[in-house]
Amino acid sequence: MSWRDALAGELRKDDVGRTVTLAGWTARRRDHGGLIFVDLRDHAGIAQLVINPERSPQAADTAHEIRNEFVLRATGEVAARAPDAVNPNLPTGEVEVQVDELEIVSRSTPLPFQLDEENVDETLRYRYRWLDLRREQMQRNLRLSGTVVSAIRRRMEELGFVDFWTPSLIKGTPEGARDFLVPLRLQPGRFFALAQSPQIYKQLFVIGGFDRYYQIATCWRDEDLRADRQFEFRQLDVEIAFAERHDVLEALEEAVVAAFEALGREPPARPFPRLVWHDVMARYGSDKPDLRFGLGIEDATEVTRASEFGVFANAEAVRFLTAPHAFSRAELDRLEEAAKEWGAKGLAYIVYGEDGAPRSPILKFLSEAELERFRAEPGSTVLFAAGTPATVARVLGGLRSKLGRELELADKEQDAFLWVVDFPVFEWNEDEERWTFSHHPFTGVKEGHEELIESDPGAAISQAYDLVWNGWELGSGSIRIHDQDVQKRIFRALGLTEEEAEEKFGFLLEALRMGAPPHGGFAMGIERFVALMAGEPNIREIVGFPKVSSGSDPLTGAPTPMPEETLRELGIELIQEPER
RNA sequence: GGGGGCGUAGUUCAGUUGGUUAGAACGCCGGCCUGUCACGCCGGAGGUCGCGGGUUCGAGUCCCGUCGCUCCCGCCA
Repeated sequence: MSWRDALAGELRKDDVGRTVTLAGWTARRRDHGGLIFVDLRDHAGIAQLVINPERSPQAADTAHEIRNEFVLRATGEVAARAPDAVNPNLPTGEVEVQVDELEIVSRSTPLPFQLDEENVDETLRYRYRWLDLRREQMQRNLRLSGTVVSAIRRRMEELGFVDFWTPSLIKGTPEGARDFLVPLRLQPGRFFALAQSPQIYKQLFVIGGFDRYYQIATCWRDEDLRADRQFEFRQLDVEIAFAERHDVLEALEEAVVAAFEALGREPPARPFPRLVWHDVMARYGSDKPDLRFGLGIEDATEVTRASEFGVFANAEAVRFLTAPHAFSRAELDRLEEAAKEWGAKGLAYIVYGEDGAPRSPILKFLSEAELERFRAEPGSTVLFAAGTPATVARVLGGLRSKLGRELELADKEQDAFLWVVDFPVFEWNEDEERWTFSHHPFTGVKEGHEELIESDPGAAISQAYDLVWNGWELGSGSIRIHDQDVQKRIFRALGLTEEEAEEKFGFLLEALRMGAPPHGGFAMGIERFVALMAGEPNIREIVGFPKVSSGSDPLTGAPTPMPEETLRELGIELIQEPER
């Protein structure tokens, strides 16, 4: 005996005359007193059961008890519907099942929320995730996720990559993201960290002679949650020996294209555009621009240097972008408020109304040359930022993506992938007044830039690259350092003493001393990629059991306090009682 | 850590200027119904207005605090 021999959602006209046994959930019951209709749902879709007391008194008796989400098993004949009874909204709408035998396999209490209800509170959905997962959206998203991951694996293996496993319990480091700590009972007072990334292990695999490593690796980071961030997530992790940059980029492009193909979608054209970080920052004010729309930033510093408008004349940089919309005063106030959050002192603008005439509080200060430079179409607004190049980039970059979103400038049909290459090696950390790495400390330095590590750290260009899709950073990678001398110099530039470097990364430095091949790799966030593939702005919609923004799991109630005895065994004493 | 938004029936929401017994739809319970598919019709139950305090003759509504959720900034090598 099997529970079923056909899927409700797959019944079509061809099946008419077949006797089938279906099993699934009750999506709806329509009880007409005599005739009873049941919409039976399985993962393939919905089919209508017709329970006619004249055909089967047993089924009719049973059917009166049915409620939403009861699990049913029904045997009957697939019948064509009368032409006026066809439901064109259902793939199975031309047929129905005339039920002979009906069994209630499993009952359900009334539901905490309706499966077809929209905007149900997220926490409630997660609390009853097993119900939520039955919804069409979740079925589609999680199946899509499985398809994408499987397509990526297949393509990586076709390309000669071998699937490796690396430890989750690793040595903690204070660098980078906050670690999740795991106490060790065998050594009270000592802790592992959950891996933030398999970074060092994959490099060691490659140094160990495996030239093409990949893994769909789970990573943990104890940082605040966001719509696009969970504590734990997966990344397509890749490392290649004797790799040039293009070897890595091509492998990742292959993986992306494979995912599109697996979903039957037109893949993005290869190779993806490769843009230099410095240019991207200048042109779009962001290292992850959405290139589905233009709205480029232009530099005006040449022409404003002699401006009579003091703010322009005194600024290190003056840049502007031209939005295809004549903003109202209220809208401009709102934009200014946003600009101030990104560090602007104010927001200068010129509005070109339908008559094409410029309107602006700063008009009286502007010279002919300036006005000529800022000329724009009727029905547009020129927005300015003045200040240090970094602030100007941040303000206009922020405005650019805000305007892109609000004016819906992006072509939704388009997929804009790009590589951002030639990132700087270091970033200046204002708060700590020191250089920090912009990617990670194992990132290779661009050929010829090694001397700059000491002489002009801010100017040193790295061999790091990011993959960006429609304004989302999908992942990043680099050609690594394989020369232990360069690696030591990087550590030194980051402010680590030789002893500290040895203590933290001694094993890596040692490995680099024993025949490390040139190598490079990449890590791409699977959940972000899948979310974009599914058209979901929130990765919780493509994860089975997500945590909410406070860090809790509404389903299980985790995290929970632990008994004192357990903590004692681990050598842990609480200095603060957990709440409640 | 900071800023914004939300919190009213099981669910999604409405609730006017502070004013009688807090409403609707869906769901739930009971009844009727043989071609519905968001079935229909009749009847019913269901509320700590997140929680605590305050102002007031009177608070879902105003004030203070607090909790939860959410979006963003910080953070996320």
